[in-house]
Amino acid sequence: MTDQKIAPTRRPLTLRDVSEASGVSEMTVSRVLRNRGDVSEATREKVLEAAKRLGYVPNKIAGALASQRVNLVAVIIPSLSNMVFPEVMTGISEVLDETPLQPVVGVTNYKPEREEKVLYEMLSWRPSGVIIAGLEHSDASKAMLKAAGIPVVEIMDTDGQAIDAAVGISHRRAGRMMAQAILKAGHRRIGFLGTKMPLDHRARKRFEGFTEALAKEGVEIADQEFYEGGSALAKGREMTEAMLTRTPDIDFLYYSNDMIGAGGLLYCLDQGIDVPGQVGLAGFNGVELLDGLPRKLATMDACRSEVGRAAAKIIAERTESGEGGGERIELSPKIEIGDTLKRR
Amino acid sequence: MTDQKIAPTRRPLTLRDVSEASGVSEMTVSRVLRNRGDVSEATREKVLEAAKRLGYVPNKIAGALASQRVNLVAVIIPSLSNMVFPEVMTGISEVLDETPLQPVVGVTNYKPEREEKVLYEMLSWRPSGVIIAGLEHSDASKAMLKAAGIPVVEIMDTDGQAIDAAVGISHRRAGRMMAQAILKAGHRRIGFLGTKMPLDHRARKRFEGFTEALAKEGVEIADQEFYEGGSALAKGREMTEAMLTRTPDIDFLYYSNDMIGAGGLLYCLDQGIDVPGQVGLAGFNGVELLDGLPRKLATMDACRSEVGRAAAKIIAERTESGEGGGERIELSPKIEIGDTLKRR
DNA sequence: GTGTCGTATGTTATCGCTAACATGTTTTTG
DNA sequence: CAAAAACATGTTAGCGATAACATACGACAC
Repeated sequence: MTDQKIAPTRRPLTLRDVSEASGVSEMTVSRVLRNRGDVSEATREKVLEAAKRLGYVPNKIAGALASQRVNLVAVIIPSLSNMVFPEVMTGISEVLDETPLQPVVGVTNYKPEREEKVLYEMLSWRPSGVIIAGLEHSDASKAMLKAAGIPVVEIMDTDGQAIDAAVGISHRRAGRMMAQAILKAGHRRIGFLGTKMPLDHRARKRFEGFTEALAKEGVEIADQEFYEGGSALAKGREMTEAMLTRTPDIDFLYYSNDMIGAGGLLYCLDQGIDVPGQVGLAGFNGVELLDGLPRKLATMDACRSEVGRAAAKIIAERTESGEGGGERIELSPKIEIGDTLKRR
Repeated sequence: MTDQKIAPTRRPLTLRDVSEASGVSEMTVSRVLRNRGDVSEATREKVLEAAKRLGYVPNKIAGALASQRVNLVAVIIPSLSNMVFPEVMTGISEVLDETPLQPVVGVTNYKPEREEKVLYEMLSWRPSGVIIAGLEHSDASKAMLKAAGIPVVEIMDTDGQAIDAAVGISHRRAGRMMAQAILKAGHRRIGFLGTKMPLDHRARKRFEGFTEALAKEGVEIADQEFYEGGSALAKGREMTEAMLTRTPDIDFLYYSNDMIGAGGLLYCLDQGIDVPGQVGLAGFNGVELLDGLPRKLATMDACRSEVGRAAAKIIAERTESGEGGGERIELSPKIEIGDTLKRR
């Protein structure tokens, strides 16, 4: 009975509550809370005190509607679980933390129809920009992105036509580079191991670049193996075993990602196979994990955090200045020889 | 000149545009787009056609403000990069996909002040519920959560006082269980290896439970080692080497997570150490990665995707019915003996 | 002392949508 | 065939904030 004024209704607080509690207009409260315009030090303190005491949290929904500004950046990626996108996210956050913008993540699981749905949901919140993985999207998705009238950055891939801006590496080129390095090291009987996902366009492009560069030297893939689901490390072991059994004269294994490559490496070491003397190995991505392996797997860095940073920077600058468009940044994947690819 | 009607201004579309294009009121368009109330089949089609043709995407900001409903669930987690939270996320998505609710992720990097900021940001969008990792929060964060008047589920930990609902395991108990299993296997010279993060309360509680259960049998930690930053796998190797050099009579290594445990395991195998004969090993988490290791590391499953599912279910049910509160679900971590802990 | 300026505050009109109610139109029913 | 019920649509009034434009007030110049 004594504290009936302290915890009245469970109605959410509004600017009006703070304004009444501090004896100024709603507008002045709004100004204080946003650090905008001229407010005297005295009222500023009065208002902040009241807001804190009441535990007021502004309603961004109303704010966004009134100001026609939403400080969110939609980030649409296929997966969180493969180590690559978390790192991109880190790069994005790093840059956006310096701005009023905030990333909001949507995950598509490599499914175009999910991408479409996630995109629709996110655009319906009218974000300030979109960062989306890949260049392949459904027509509907592309139409939405074009119609949104906000900066769009497609990341991780530059082999194709971008809607607006693009930041990434050429996976075809990455595949070619790796093929050249492998050929140069003297290998000719080369096997490929990858995922079964036909919708992972970047893996596909790497494979295409790879086979193309081999073909140029008259070499063909000696064997190939694909997996889906399960622990990538374990799958790498299994596939490697299967391939080495089926095609014993193989002298190089190219994996479409580092995780299965690591599994393959562990298998070979277990079996006492001389790496890279008898069989050479290479993966793709440059994940941190590889540092702890008994032998360092050859790989190629996809510049993930750099991609994230560059994409975020484009959105941030464009949001601030309103100028720009169509930026295109192609980063160079760096090959890391490691211990599983012969030098020269 | 000919297509001036097709691409007029770059002004974002509103309900009014669709309403004019289809010759009905805005309200009717709204009803069609939300599948609400009675609309004749004829007008429904007319409206959908117009909306599609124009490429209209509803403005959820306005919708949310008007309806006082926001179908977002704030998910606040410390990190994306350690394999554990992506799996929780998967569980959450699985359940929310069946509902109109949508998860929105915020990352705190284990920093209370960041948690506070992220929470404030998210609450300012007035979500339907909050799923937040851990039971330890700043006073301000707790106050915000209480004042929000929405379902709050604290996940991953049940050792402490929850604000509202809680789903997780007892890390103290997990630590105790592992200690008991290790003692039972006959080990007495036990080393602990973990992260330096004082703010990872769950790791801390596991350690406390662990030492407590050892103490009960008169055993003390023989040596300990902590790391921060870098590749967990590599750090696991380094720390293991350091500890085995410094305290050669150690016969068991307990790692605070599977990744450093895996590093330790690889190191021991490299060195030709008999595992678990000479030295036993155990980690924590039950990450998928372990399946591919040469020997399966003993670990304890934290029921991550189950936690995500249960938490999401609580939010979903409470949002729908408006009833409930204070749910508490303590899951039982299961010990996985693997190949690095002697049986019996 | 009056006019002008600058600072601090208040007022009014949206923002794009939806709840709630009002209105028209058709169908049903006794 | 009138009245009630069922359906289909429209109208009005906010939701909680902010932009843009007042207005009040003291300081200062001349």
